[in-house]
Amino acid sequence: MELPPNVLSQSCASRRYLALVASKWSLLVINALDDGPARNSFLMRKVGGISQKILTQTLRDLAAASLVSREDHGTLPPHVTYRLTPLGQSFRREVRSLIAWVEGNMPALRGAEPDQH
Amino acid sequence: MELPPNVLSQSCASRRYLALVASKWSLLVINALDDGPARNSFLMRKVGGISQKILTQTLRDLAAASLVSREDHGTLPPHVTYRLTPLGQSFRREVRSLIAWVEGNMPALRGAEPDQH
DNA sequence: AACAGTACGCACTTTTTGGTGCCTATGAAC
DNA sequence: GTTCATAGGCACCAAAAAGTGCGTACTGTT
Repeated sequence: MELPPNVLSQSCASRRYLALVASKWSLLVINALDDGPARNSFLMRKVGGISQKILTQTLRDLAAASLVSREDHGTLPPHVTYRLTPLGQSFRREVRSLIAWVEGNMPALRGAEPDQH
Repeated sequence: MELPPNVLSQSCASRRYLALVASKWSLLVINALDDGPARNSFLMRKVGGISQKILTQTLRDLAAASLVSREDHGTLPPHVTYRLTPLGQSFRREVRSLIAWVEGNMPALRGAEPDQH
């Protein structure tokens, strides 16, 4: 008896994955990993405004969801690279599409500034 | 001299729109508006776990970005309906695709539970 | 020998987000 | 005539997310 996943249901696990996967920073990090494996410091420079802490946390969460893989070369000074897994590459297509939509619809979205709460 | 929008740049306005549009609640509300115009109380029931306050706020933000339109019939007791604008319907396609991806990849995402911070 | 770069972990503070209860004004049902 | 439903607004509080600064252990550069 398998219920189909349904994000509108509070108890469905898909809800948590959606939140993880569609968070602001996750989207940006996945987008930044487009061009292949990257190191922490490179991603820091590429994703404007992200902090070290958030970057690490985001990468860790994405790795836990099998969207990125972490390779620690075990050297000192540390050398660690991150790359999209095949699952991550599949998701990247969604991300690209979403971001392209936003970037492409800027004129339509503009004009009504989002409220500051 | 128009720079193309680039979400990876901290100062680009597209960043703010991405955050608005890809927030957890926005995605769910847009998804819930799939079937046409809906009233507040209907959306409350449909989107499991959303509070009155967040629903109102989300709808207000989406309306400010021209993704949904708010129609107040001005009667008492109040009767207000929300519907996707054409822009919102265009975006809904992205949302559907994203949600379908998450729901369809649950097995792959499962297994590594996202960390609780 | 002093210093920057590397990829974090940890503790602390600030900011943002979300939850709760109470209020409105009216008509309709009981 | 009391109660309910309607679509919120508003104030207050709790919880979650994010920012900041410090430390680490070593290497290569100056």
